[in-house]
Amino acid sequence: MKRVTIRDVSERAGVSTAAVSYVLNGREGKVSPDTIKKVQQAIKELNYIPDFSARSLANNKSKLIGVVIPQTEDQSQLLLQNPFYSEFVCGIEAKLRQAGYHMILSGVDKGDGYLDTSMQRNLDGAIILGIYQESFYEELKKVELPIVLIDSYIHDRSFNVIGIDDEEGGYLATRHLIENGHTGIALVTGMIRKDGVIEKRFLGYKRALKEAGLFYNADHVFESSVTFEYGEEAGGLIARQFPDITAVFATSDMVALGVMRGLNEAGRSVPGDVSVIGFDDLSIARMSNPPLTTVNQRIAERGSMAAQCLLEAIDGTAEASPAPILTPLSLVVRGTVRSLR
Amino acid sequence: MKRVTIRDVSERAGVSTAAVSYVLNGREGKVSPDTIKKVQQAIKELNYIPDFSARSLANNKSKLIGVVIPQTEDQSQLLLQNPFYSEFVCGIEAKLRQAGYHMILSGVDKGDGYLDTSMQRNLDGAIILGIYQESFYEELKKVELPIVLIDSYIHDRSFNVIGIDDEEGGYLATRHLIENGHTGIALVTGMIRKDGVIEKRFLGYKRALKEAGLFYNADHVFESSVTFEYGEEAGGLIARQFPDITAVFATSDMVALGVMRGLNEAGRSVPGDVSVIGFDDLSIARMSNPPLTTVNQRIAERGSMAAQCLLEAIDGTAEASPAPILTPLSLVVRGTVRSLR
DNA sequence: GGTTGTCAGTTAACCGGTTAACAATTTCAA
DNA sequence: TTGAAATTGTTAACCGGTTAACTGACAACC
Repeated sequence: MKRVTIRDVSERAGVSTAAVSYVLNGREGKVSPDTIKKVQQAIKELNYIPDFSARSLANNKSKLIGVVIPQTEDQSQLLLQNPFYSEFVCGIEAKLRQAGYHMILSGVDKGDGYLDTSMQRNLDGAIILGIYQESFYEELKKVELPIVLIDSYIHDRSFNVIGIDDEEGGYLATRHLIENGHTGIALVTGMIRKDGVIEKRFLGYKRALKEAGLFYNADHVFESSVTFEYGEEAGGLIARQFPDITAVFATSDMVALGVMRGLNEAGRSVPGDVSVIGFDDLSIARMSNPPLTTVNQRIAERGSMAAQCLLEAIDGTAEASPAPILTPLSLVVRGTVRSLR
Repeated sequence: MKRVTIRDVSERAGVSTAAVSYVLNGREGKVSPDTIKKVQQAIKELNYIPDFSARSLANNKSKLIGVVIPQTEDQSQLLLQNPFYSEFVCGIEAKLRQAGYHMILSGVDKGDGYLDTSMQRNLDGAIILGIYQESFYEELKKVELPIVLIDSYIHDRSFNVIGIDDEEGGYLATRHLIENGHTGIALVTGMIRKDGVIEKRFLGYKRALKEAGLFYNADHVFESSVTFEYGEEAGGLIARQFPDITAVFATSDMVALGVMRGLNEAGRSVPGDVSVIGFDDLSIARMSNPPLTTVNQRIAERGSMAAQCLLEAIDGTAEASPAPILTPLSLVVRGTVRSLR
């Protein structure tokens, strides 16, 4: 069946295509109430749906937002299995849809980078999540494309950033353990990058220790990748070789679950023998056994904020390069931290 | 900076835009090797990237695939937090990207349905996942759009379907419990719809019971929604009111985790007091404590197959309306089923 | 009365590709 | 030698919108 075009509508309404276009785009003062009515009538009768490709071609606005998340090592799949990313995507999509935008989800392929997609699809903007390759950002700077970063350490004000106070988060988690009487506190974490979010949590961890008069022991820091498997490994290590460790702060819930598994496998119970606190408050945190105590960072809400921020940047409502927006954190006490008092 | 167009390329290469277009689209025998070389050279030098909007407008192919997944009750967010969906999306995206397509992820809004998106964006096809509204499918039939359904019970051959043998899956899970000496076996499940996947698993459950000479007890079937919360409720109920139940088959891993929590809260241990088997083998299944025994259905792989199937339908390689493709299932034995022997 | 301004609407070029129809040249068979 | 067919390339219309520039009609002002 033939597509209904703006010309069909204009004929039916007895006006020009320009008039229809003006009605469609709500152009003030270009068209009389009478005409508006006729056009709307015709649109309804013909069940007219505008073609975004044509629109995009004509005015260079695609109503399409790129959302970039990390991929698996082998570049074959998006890391969407990881609830951290999927929950962000949920929040982002909700806000975009509400504003009449669609989302194109993708990763960054090595080599061609992201510019291809961005150019091919005429993206109106992009939200970047969890990508830490300098070169990628250098590339992005060359394009004039509104961009919002989430949790990125590129704080040179070239892009909008929606972040959290990671230092405070690390502090909060560690202090909670200390308040419960723990003194041998391990940190299990992903790679500590200069100025990265994890480094900040690490700093918060050290601040809490110091504040409590505890000695910082570098041996108690287990640094690797942010995966369940690595957490498991670290948990096993702790169980076997560090009897003085009674509590673990994992900088991500996935890792925390891994730590719990590792401890369990080595015959230690959580929180009976060792307490564990996570970070993120993913939806799986409340499903673990026992349910995981963690630091909530309202992921979906932040995703939604990022989208909002991007939309404002797109229609110029927003400041050019504001300070990073930091959303509040809160401790969620569940069942993996035992009081030693 | 001005966009590089096909005209820029044609000038640089000293040929017509048609020639460039033919090179771009690999048109056989329309262009000499010499010209191909010149054009490719020009493309490289100018760093030309074609505009998909223009392309879509001209030949009515958008290289865009719609992926539809369920939303939360209040229609505000996609159900992407649920790993079941996000793992499917991963598999789908991987295959699509590989074939040069992009994905537009969305839900079905009540009212306007999906046609708006489909028409606006000139989608080349769609993959539908976990949507059970009759009206939605009726609407889809009206559009001539290649479509692949995943796990849908609309088996009237209007659409391609990628499914699993749910009856067999239900049988597999239940038999595993029986083989381990269980006789009081509960079924905790989402809503049992006529001809739906869950009904089939239910049928498999009954078949296994019958085969083993066990009595089917309708009181042992707990039917509600597919959520952690409901599983928790059912788990509590089982612990308090059904002492003769020693094993639970939950038709989804999320529910299984909920059941475990409910049992734990009521003071029962898994698998010490009650055994639990799930379904899906989500990535979180191996992270639970103890790790969840379940039925694997290779979700990401199936997503990838669905995408493959759709791509074939799009370029006419595939059969018109083949029988549903069923992918194999397998039992994954972990730590939540105890042998009573 | 003539000039200017405002309002409502139209015309037609343009966005960046694709492709049917045609043209020029070469190849080859009769 | 002539005509047909194949090869390679170009021209220009078209996809479905947007929008700058223009037109007419009418009102307001000096």
